[in-house]
Formats: sequence, C-alpha cells, structure tokens
Amino acid sequence: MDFNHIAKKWQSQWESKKIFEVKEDSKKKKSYVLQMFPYPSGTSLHMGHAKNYVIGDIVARHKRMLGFNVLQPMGYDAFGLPAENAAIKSKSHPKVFTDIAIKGYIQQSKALGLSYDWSRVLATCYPDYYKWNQWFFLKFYERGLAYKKKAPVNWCNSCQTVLANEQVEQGKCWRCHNEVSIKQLEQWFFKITDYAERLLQDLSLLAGWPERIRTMQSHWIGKSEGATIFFPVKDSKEKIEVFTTRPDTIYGVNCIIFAPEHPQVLELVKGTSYQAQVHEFINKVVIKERFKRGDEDQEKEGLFIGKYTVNPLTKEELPIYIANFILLDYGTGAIMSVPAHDERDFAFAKKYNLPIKTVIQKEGLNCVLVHGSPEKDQSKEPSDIPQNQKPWYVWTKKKLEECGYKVTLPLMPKSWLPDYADWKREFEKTEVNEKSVLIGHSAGTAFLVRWLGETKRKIKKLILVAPGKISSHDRVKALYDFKINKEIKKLVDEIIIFISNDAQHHIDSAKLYEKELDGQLIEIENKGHFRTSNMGMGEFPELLEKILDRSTAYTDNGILINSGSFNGLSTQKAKSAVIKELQAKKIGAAKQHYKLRDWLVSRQRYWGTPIPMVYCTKCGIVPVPEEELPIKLPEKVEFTGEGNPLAKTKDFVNVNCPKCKSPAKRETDTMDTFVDSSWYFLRFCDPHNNNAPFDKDKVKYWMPVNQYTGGTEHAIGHLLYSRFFTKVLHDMNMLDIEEPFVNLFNQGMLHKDGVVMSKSKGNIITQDEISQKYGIDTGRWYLMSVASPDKDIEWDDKGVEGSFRALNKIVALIENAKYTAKEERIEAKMHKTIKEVSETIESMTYNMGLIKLMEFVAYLQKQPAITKESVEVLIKLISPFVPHLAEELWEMTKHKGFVCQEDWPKYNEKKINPKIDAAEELVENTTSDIQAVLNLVKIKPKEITLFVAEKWKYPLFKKLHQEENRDFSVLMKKFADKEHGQDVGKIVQQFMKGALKTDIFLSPEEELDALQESKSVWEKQFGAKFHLVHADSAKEPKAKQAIPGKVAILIK
RNA sequence: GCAGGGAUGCCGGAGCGGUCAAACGGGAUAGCCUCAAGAGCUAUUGGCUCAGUGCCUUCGAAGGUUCAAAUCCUUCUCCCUGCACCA
Repeated sequence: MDFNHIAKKWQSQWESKKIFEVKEDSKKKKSYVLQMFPYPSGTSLHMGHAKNYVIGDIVARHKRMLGFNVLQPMGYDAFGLPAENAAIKSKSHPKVFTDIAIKGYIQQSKALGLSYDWSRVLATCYPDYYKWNQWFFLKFYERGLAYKKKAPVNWCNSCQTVLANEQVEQGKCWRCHNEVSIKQLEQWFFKITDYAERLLQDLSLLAGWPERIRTMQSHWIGKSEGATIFFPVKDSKEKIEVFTTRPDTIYGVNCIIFAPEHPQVLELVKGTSYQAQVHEFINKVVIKERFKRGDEDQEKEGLFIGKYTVNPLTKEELPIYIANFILLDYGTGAIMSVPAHDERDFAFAKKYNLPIKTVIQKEGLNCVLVHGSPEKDQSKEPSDIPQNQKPWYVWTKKKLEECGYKVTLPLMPKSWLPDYADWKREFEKTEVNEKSVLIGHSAGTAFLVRWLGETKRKIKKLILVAPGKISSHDRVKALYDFKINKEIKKLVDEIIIFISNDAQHHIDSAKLYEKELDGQLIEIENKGHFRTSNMGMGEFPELLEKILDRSTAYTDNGILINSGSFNGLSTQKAKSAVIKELQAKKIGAAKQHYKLRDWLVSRQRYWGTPIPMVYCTKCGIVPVPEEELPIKLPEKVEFTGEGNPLAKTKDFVNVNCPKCKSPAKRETDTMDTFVDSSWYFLRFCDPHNNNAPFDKDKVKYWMPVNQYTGGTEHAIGHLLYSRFFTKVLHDMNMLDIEEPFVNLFNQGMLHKDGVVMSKSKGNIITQDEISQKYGIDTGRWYLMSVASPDKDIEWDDKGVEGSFRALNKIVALIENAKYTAKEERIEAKMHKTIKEVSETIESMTYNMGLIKLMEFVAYLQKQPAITKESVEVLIKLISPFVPHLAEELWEMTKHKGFVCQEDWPKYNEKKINPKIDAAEELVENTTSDIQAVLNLVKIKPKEITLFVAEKWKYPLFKKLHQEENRDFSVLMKKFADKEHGQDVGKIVQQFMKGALKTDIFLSPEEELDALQESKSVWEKQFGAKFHLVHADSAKEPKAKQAIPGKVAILIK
C-alpha cells in the first residue's frame, strides 16, 4: 500500500467535504481542542512540531467519534522580531516573509492530517485581528488597567526593545540571549498586579493542569504575607517603611537596611559626614556592579549612613545601613534586619560585627546537667553548697532559661560513692527526648555515656566537661566500670568535650571519648577541673555558646523569647499579636506582597500591534477613538535596523489630536506579541466578526478550551497572560468563564542526537522526509509509540521502521482476512481491546494504546478466520492515530463514508469473559513451558502428553485463595485430608511462598477444552503428537505435578 | 538553597503492593523460508540448572513496614527542569 498516496487522497477528500468544519449546535455537547499556535518562522515544520499537533489531533478525533461537536482550529502567532530582522537583513518587508511562512505552515499542517477547521484560520498580523488588540487596549485603559509610567525596564540592546519580566531569563533576553540592561523609560504597562490574588487563588480551580505549571505560576506570583512597619528616624519627623514577613521577630531587629538606590537614602545622609562615602557606594553597587548584583554568591556589602532609627516597640536605637543585597523593587526597598532569624541578615551582621539577638526559640528544648562526684560526703559541712548548685551550673541554667530552655540539675544520691543504678533512678525522673542537650561534668560524663549506651536514647547534643572514665579510684568503680557503646555516635547529633589543664586521667579520658565517640574536643585554658575554685565568677560562656549554637540563623517557627509581653507566644500567634499592636499604635499594618510585577507591553519595534494612543501637547495622552480602529501599520517603511522604523515614518506619527484636533504625535511603540496570544483562543470561536472581537454567545458555547496542548516554555508567560485577559474580559462582562483552559497538557520534546530537535541545532527531520519514505501515518504512529506523550523522546530511524512494519501488519491482516460468523473468543478480546484503547486515549498514554492495538492485531493474525465486526472495530480504533490508513482500510472493506465520522466503538463489560482470558493464558503458559522443557532436554519429541490437574485440587485452591491465615500448621489442620495428605502439604507450602496463582477461573474440563483447541497448532509447531489427559485417570506419576492453571508435561 | 520530575535488563521505555526475571519496541544470536539478499515467521537474549515448567541474584544506594516490595515509608547519591540575595 502506498501510504503517501493515500494520505494525499484522504486529505483532499476531507478538505473538499469540509468534514472538520463546525458550527455551534446547542443540541450537541461541544469539545474545544487546541494546540498552542506557532510562530510561523521561515523554516518548515519538523517532526518535533508534529508531535505537539498530533497529540491534540488524537484527542479531537476521538472526541468527534464519541459524538462531541469538536472545535479544533489553527492559527499563526505572526507578529514578532524574527520576521522584522529578516526584513532588515534583506531590505524587504516582514509581511512578505510572514505570508510565505504562513502559507507553508498551512500546507504542512494539512499534510500531517490534522483535523482542523480551516475556515477559522487566523494570523495575528492582519488588521482584522490586531484591530481587537487595540480595542482591548482602549478598554483596559478605560478601566485603569493600561497605564504609562517611567520605570527602570529591561532593555535588550540587540533586539532594540524593552522586555517584560517574564521575558528575561537569568538576566538574558529570552529570544537572543543577550545580556539585558536596565533603562529608565516611559512605557506602557498592563496592571496584572490588580489580579495577582485572583490569579493565585484560581490556580486551585485548575485541577486539569500539571502540578508543575501551577507551582511555577504560584511562585511567579509570589505572594508573601507580612506587615509594613514604620520606623521613626531619630531626631527627625521622617519615617522608614519596611516590609517584613516576620513581624514576630521585631524585638530582634539590630538595624534598618535600605536598598542603595532608595530615594530616602540621599535625604537621610544629607548633612552627615557619611555623605561622600554613601554616594560612592551607591554608584558602585547600582552602576558598576549592576550585573553582578543578582549573582549567586555575591558578597554582602553595606555601609552605615550616619543616621539612627528607633525600634517602635522596644525603643532601642538602631543604626541605618544601605546594602547591596536589598532590592529596591521588592517590598518597600527597606528592611528590618533580624540576624538571629534570617540568613542574609545573619551574614551581614557577622561581617559588620552587629549584635545578634535571639528572639525565637525552637519549641520544647531542654537541658539536663549531671554533676560530678566529690571525694567525700560534704553534705554535712555547713559551708558547702549542694553538688548540683555550683556557680557555673546555676549561671548556665539562668542563661538557658532566658533562651526558652527548660533546665534540670538533678542531685545524685550519695554522689561521693556513685552507684550507676542509684544515679540512673534519680536521673530518669527527668524527661529526655530528641531535643535534649545532656551535659555531664566529671563523673557525670561517665554516667551519661554509660546511660546513653545502655538505653540507646536519641538526643540532640551531648556535652562532656572535664570527663571521667579512666580512674584508679575504687570509689568510682561502680560508675566507671563499663564499655563505651559506639552506637551513641548515631544517636546524638553533636558530641562536644571540654577539657582544660586538668589531672592527667581526665585528659586521658577526654582523649578516649574523642576517639571512641568522634567527639569534638575543645581545650580551654586555665580552668583546671572546672571546679568552683577554677571558675572564678562561675561564668562559662564557651559552654553556653555550644549549647545555643549561634553559627547559623534559626529561620523556622518557634516560641518567642526576649520579646517583652510577647514572650511565650508561638510564631503564628505572635505575628498577629505584633501586627495588632502596631496597628493600635498606628505604626504598621498587615500587608500582602506579591512578586508579580505589572506587565510591560511596550515594544520599540515595527512588527507588532500599534498602541492606539496619541500625544497632544495640549490634551496630554489621548486614546484613539474606537471608530478609528484599526490603526494600521504603515506599509511603506524603511527597515534600517536602527531604532523603531515607525518613529521615522512621518505619515504615521503626525496626526491631529482626537480631542482638540491640533497637531499631535502618535505613540510609536507596538504591543508585546504576548498580547496577541492572550485571547486568540476566543477569536477562534468567531473568527470573522467585524463588529466585535467575538460574539458572546458563540464564545459561551465553545469556551473554555477543553484540552490545551503545548510546551512548558509558556508556563508563566503566555499561560499567565491568557488567564489575566480572561479574568479582565470576565469583569467586562464579555465572558462568563474565569479560566480559559480546563485541561493543559505539556508534551515532551523530540530529541535527536541527544539534543532538542530544532532548526538552529541543525538536527531536524522534516515531515516531508518521513511522508515520502513511509507516509505520514507512520510518522504519527512512531511519535506516539515511543513513550507516553509527556516524555521527551529520542528520534530513532530504526524505531520508525518498526512503526512502518506495524502498519503493514495491520494492512496485511485486513487484506488477507478470512471471515467467519460470530466467535465468542474474538468478541471477548475485541471488547477488552476497545476498553483498553479507550482508556489510554482518555489518559493520554497513547503509547500503551498502540501496544494494546498491536496485541489485538497479533491475536487476530493467529486466528484461522476473523469476524467482520472485529475488523471494523480495529479500523475505528486506529483511526485517531493513523487517520489516512484508517480511511483507506474503511473503504477497502466496503464501507461508505468516512471512518472519522463513525461512532467510537462501545465495549460491553459482560462480554469481556475472564474465562476466555484464563484459557488463553493457560495455552500461552503451556506453550512456553513445553518450549522450556524442550530446551532443557534437547530431544526431538515424538509424543507430548499434557495432564490437567486432579479434580480435588480445584476446590482446595479456591479455599486457599480466600484464606487470610498464613500459618502453615493452621492451614494444614484446616485443609489436610486423609487421601491427599502429603500433596496438600506441598501445595500449601507453595501457596505460602506466593508461587501459586490465586485466581482460578477454569474447571478441569474447561482447561481441557482450551488445550484441545490449541492441539493442532502445537502439533504443527512442535512436530509431535499431543495427548490430553485428566490426571485423575492417568497412571503416570508425572500427572500428579499438575495443578490448576498449570498442566504437567510428559515428553517422549 | 527552594520547588517539581526522574534513576528499571544491551538500548529506548511500560509497570507503581502479590498474577514480575519485569509489557512493547529497537538491537543481538540461532533456526525456518529463499539460488542468494531483503522482507516475513519462530525461538533465545540476568545467572545457575538441564526430565524438567524450578532455584538464585536483579528495577540508583542503604535501612524500614509487610506473610509479600521495582511498587509503600525513611535517609542518602546522582541526573534533569524551573525559580533564586523576594525580607
């Protein structure tokens, strides 16, 4: 069969009969299937493009056969830079390039066999389309959603235009990958930020979108909840407004930091001695290091500006800084620095030696300190303090409690004669958990190490001060005589050992612990054995430092400490409590902040929609009246490559003011092409409307898009803008819906030689190549068969040939078919296939669908004769995938009309008979078992006898299947019978190992029948005579090996 | 760093608690067909075993849950994708 020929044949028939053209039909359920429309570049479509469209086309064709009224249109995103750049290069006009490209694209889309309604084709570069861009612009302007402002914008020097934030990728232009710079320009913006909250909230409605895309959008919108707080400047009426997400940490503020370019900075520094330095710093960061500023590991740098502010709650005086890591356009451009609980502030404070105050503590932290053993009983001595009340213990306890710790200092019984069991009893009165810090001093260390090794408890930290272990004293033997359990290492996050100029056996003990437990050994000078006499005032800051661990900022939630009346509150509660207090004092308020910026839509290029605005010296900015639309792009324009050609086209620029009629100038900026693509799916519903962008009722019928297919690269740009437009139009009462795309599918890329297939990589396979060699159906089949459509796939010429073979197999099957009347087994298989293929189409796992189809083909091939119905069903099932072949086969099998207009086959669950499956499986297993045995014995078989298992085994199997118990002896008691005692034992054993199939569908007779049917096939295949026997009536011992679902095999 | 997705036999790629030594395709090997090549068909393609349809070891690594783990949980390693000094 000439696949290429039939493709053309059916394409022209579909076209002439207009069978994919649709109208609204209130009686029919609609389905709108759409693929992201392409930018028509000069080069031809390749198989990578094809993949996207075919995925959607399969959905459309399937839905159509299911009886839906299917709208599947195609259009061209025709404005844009490449055409203009090409025009500059060849001194031509972008329209010329674009028209040619569109023509080529249409012709190639048709050649792919895509079932588009071509009567609706559109291209955004024609005035009947872009007129409505302008119309929307005016409407947005009326609603305050389009506005002009001077702003620092992203400027791409090679594209000679500004870019939206969404078009800047890692500081580079999305199109040409040149470094983007910042320019101050007057530009038009769409106020997408007004919709930030709705765009975020409604993501939850998009259950049919990939999780990934929703997360990306939500990150892009970047909502953070927090507060703005006013910090008064000392000796001034000025205030500094900061934004923070952690108002709960306000007691921990150590300074206020501005973005260097913040306008307030210059005012504040005025008149101080820091003025010159500050200017220099700003210049350095903002101008010289402009591009470095966003770099990953940019060193944090800052400068004090000579002024102070006051913490409005604590009244503490705080210095004011500027620093390079503070961004002007996020929040208020100024922050309150809380080094203890923010990593950046922490790094900054460390670098400039600023105070760090902890105000949040992890919940449930606790500490137990175990004292040592004195040489004699001192408790009777009136001058002595109790063992657990030594000054540095008490000091540490107090300090830790200030930080929210619960501290216990147990008093060990008879400490001068320590006994492990006694100590343990006392020690365990205190709760120890994973957040515990255990500190031992001297003999206390031995106790803790022994206790941990014995109980294997998980704790946070173990700190050993002047440890004891090695000792010649008999007095401490009852405590010291144990083996160090190295497992402790795994149970404790951190082990620290303090040692000083102590007695040798303590130093040796310290070394021992260091070695055995991988402890961190810290030597401190002149503290001896850390006795009261060695410790002076009894302060032990080194220890405190290690317990508190201030080497990093603690950024998690916790409990407030050092925060006045807020102490003890959780982070969550404290946030609202602090905000409440700020509000009451009118020095702050709750505030949500979004990362999303307004959408910059101005472009300084020719090949786009002119922005319908006029500048009048008297009236200012004047919108062009609706009746004057479209403002057409002037055709006679010179493309020099320098600046915006529109600005130099006098006929275009010079107009009269619509209001006062005096001479005025036209806006020469054009719109971002993403404006075009933000509503094209609406225009498809009513593409030829001259009075409005679309008719409300038509859109109401078709929208929303049921299945949208496209690449991930549009995850935030196009998909976010389209959602924004839809919401605005909803608010303008033009749409009922709030979300344009119900289901979104991201197809995987097509790779070749390990990289994405693209013209610029020079690794494209064109669809023409494939069409000519194999026909486009082979290409469609191949693209869908390699992997599930969402996966990236690698092009493989050998794989294409495999697909070609598959199609030929289908053709051969139908060409050589011998027909028979109804056949139950074929019917069962058929219904099963219908079910499976339908399911794979619904779930868009087409690769599995094709496998199921080929299994069905292989099955039919094996049959001596097949049914007409099964062939009909097969043709219908393949038709979404290989539509041309399906039509051809449909015609070949003497059917009228188009198979693509037939009803999708329905399956009948009742006809899917598990017995037939089981019988088939039995035959397949038996075949491979015979084969396996033959391979083993390597003899030429003359006779092969198959034994079906003895009758009594069947009910036993059923019972075993229902049995939950897995205890051998119990099962045996239950199932053993006198006659088959040993055999039951074997079977039960096998069953418990899970070696037996559990579902038994066939009786011995049915098994025999199934085998009987394959007998002739086997005899031919193996060249031996086959005997089929009931094991019950067999004498051969072999027969006993048969079990239900598995025959015994005897070969002679 | 954060978020999302991965890691499966020679390769691509299914599977996502028992029916799994793991679909399907490609490649490789052997056989059939043929004058021959190609196409087509059949078998094999982790190891062991070779009167038997079994046993052993495998699904990134290590632990765990379970009668049962490629599949569930925990930790780790590596890869991809996106975001990234966002207060």
